Amino acid sequence: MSKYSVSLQDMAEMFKALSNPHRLALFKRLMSCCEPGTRCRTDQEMRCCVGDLGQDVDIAPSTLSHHLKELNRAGLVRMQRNGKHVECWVEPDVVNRIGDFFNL
Amino acid sequence: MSKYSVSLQDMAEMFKALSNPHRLALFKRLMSCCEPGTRCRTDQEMRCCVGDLGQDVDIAPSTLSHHLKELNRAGLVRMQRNGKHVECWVEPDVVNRIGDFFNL
DNA sequence: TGAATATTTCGACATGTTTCGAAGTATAGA
DNA sequence: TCTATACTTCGAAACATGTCGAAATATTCA
Repeated sequence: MSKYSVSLQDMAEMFKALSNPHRLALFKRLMSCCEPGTRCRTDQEMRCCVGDLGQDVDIAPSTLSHHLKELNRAGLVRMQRNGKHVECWVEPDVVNRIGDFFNL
Repeated sequence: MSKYSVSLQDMAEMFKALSNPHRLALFKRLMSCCEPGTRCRTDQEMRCCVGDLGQDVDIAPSTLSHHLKELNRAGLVRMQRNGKHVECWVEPDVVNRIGDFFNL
């Protein structure tokens, strides 16, 4: 029945990543950079570079980098270098996995 | 559109509470002590006392108490003394609020 | 190759978390 | 009122996290 099976440990890691207000804001921003209802596509134009994300949160670049790394390690955010920039995005499946945990 | 509006700070508090594997296990147990699909009712028999919850996690009673307090402070778990026992339960709205955050 | 831009790594410090045992509080029942 | 049960509070130790600035790396373009 469970399409997305994630261990309790992995879920705890995800929630830890989302437990910091700065990281949660970053994740929310990445989650909502798409059409409402459709959820984030992985298309090029739907991605967001690290610098852009830094505009919204008032933290040092090194701290921003650290937080994105944590979101990435938890499996919540994917990252890929494109030239001078590093693009970040949220895979729709990640949100589904969380929904699955709550039986939503 | 948003039935359950919670601040980013409050959401971060909830995720912090769920970021610890022991607390996540406790929450999951309380979330699933009901019919699948229907989600937890607040009826007496659907509640669970602190001692019962301690059977599943291998931690000292004082640690268990601390974790339940954290879940309660985050607004995830409700607690009420009933005689010698303290009953714990998850309000269905709490799960809806989290689902709302993820647009689920 | 050298400069400019974008991002990461490192080291350090302050603060927060997890955990326990011991002692304290609350309740029910003999 | 005394005792047993159920749970909480307190204090302390070990460990983890958030934050920054400085230095390092990666990439593009002149």
